[in-house]
Amino acid sequence: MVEQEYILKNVKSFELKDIFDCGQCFRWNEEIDGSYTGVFKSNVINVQKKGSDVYFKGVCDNDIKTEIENYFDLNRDYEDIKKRLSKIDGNMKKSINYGKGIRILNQDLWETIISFIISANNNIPRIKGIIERLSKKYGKKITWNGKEYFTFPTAKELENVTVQEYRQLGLGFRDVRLYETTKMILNNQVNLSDLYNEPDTAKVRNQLLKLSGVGPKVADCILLFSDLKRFDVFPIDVWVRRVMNDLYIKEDDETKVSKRKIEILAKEKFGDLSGIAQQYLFYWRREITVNVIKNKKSG
DNA sequence: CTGCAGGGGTAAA
DNA sequence: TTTACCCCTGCA
Repeated sequence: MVEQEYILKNVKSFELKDIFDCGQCFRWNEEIDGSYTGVFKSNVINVQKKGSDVYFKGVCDNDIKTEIENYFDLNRDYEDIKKRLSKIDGNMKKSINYGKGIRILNQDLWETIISFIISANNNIPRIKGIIERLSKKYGKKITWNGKEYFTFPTAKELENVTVQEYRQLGLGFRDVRLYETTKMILNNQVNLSDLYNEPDTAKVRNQLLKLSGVGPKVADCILLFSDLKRFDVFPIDVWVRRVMNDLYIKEDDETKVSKRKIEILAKEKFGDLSGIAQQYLFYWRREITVNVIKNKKSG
């Protein structure tokens, strides 16, 4: 594997923090210089932004340009998407202005399924830790710049892993779900490659729901964040429920707002762009809260 | 120091 | 519709 480089000049809608902290991925980490390094497929890539140019370098099996264009969704016009969403209302405008550099990555389907099963009733630092340990133990090692990185293990690589071994990695009650889902995918009870050919998102969603540990929220995250790339979904977690209630529903107790109500509202407001609208809203609402807490601590 | 709530939900009752 | 679930962290 040879180190490769790729430079993107004059990019719009591309901010590292927005892309990597908006909650869609778990394997990118910030370096001291503000760049980010991550692993996807068998690539280890460092991304740095200088002005309006983005520098990618790292090790790739294939041509780095092809890999980057696909993974970072470079062929989609986010300026146009933002323009369309901004017209909806002031809330969308505000959240887009906050997360204007978001892009929805095209992540490997299998990896996205497993990652979001792990995410259930869990927090981000712990999710990231589990995924790193899983990759280190069962993935393939790639050395770059004197550091070791590990690919996300394939289904085949997890074939003989026991529930107990998962438990030792800190998966908690998710151990059985990972075990069962891996089996189901290896047995073709759910055929992943068929999902790409099914245009009806609802049908793909039903297939995903058959997997152990995949409920409505996780299914929607998989549809949106994997290379299935369906934007007509609206994953509802605590933050999305909160922001939708704050902005539109205004119920006293947000926990009492039904999912159904939020789904209908999202569909009529955002339609085919629901998924990306959800990302801007989620990121905005979550970041302002996290920043408030940070500021309290630092005085 | 101990106790407890809560975190990007799901599955079982 | 309600409840328990593993594990970790933050806070009373």
